[in-house]
Amino acid sequence: MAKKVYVGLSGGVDSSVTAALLVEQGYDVTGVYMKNWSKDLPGFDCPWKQDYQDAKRVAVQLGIPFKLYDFETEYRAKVVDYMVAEYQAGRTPNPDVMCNQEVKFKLFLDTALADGADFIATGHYARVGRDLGREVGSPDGAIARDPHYSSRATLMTAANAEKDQTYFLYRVTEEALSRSLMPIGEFASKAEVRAKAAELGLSTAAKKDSQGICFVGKVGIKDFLLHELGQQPHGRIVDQNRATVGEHDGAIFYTIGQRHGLSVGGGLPYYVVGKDMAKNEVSVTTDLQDTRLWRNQLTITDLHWINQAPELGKTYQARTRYRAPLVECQIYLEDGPIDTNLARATLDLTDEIRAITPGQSAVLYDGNRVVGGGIVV
RNA sequence: UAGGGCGUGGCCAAGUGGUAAGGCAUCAGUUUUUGGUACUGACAUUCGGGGGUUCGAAUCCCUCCGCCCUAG
Repeated sequence: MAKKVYVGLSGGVDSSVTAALLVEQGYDVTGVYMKNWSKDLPGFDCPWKQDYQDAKRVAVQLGIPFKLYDFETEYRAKVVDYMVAEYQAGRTPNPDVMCNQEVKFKLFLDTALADGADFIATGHYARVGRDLGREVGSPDGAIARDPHYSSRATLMTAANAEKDQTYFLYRVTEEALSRSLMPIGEFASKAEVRAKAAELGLSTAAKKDSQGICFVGKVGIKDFLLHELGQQPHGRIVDQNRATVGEHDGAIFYTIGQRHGLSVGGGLPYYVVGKDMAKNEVSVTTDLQDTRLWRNQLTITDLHWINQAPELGKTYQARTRYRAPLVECQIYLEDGPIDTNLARATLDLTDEIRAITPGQSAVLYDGNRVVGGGIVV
């Protein structure tokens, strides 16, 4: 009997092709639309109904069952509230990391398993490796014997390095990975994904790529925060010589490395290098070599390792922002055992990298394998 | 008030007789499942106001206005 897979159908091409591929491979596939957000905001109509229709249409085309999981309450609590609280604290959170950790690979996974699924699948550009244990995920079920978390799964980068999304997935657990399929990770390019969709006649073949979070992008994070938190106290913008060069409309709206949005002109561009939430001050610089903009060491907390903690002193590659280049690094303990979530760790980088930002994640790679990472302090 | 300097788009800033460089900001796109970065495009019929000289001025002259520095 074929293994049951619940595919998260977002209404986009990637998840559509994911479902199609699994059908081709002989799985017993069910499509699920996760309703995480449906609220309209000023000047923006949430596209969830359209996405839902697109997802359903694909399910019909593929001849698979289709379900709706309503996670709005949990998404609000785990992702949106977290995001807003982080911004209020002066940090720059990454909601998509939290969405994957809490919603897609926890809530969705658990709900699907409870529904009778053997696996879940998503349209992520990433790969799940099964090389550390018994193989799971073959359609006939012959290899995966233990129905629950039997295998040692690893998170591997996508074949298409340009589109790789493992940066958003490093907080997923090994158990969740062992129950996950990400066939899109094998594609060498987005064009091939679209070509496959077109070949199968999927209605989403030419649909434009969407944002990770529906209200960010169309509305913009600043407007969203204004909507959530209201107007913020204005404060000074101070340059590298401590001279006041302008006024900001709320320090929480700015992030390290940011250039636009300051409305301060004259000479060279200004980049944000720091925020003092107590003074409500935003520090900027026109000096691209400013030492506050470049660092070769950082501290991370809220550590999460997918399979096992990294080896101290070993050279890994690190990424501190999505799509940022990888930098070689070594990891050291700051205090406590490295494999606990309470510990902090220090990363020594071989090269200085720009705009290391509290709240963002530092993800460690060992070649193509994602080791894990933490939140920048 | 004398002596000197200055006033070019939101901000810097070229241009001193030949018909308004450039940068920043801003706006619009592109790239991007966060934020940001980067890239592309748009952006002064006009040079503090008024008058004059000239075929022609932001550039020369006169005058008014506003700044800055030095003079007790």
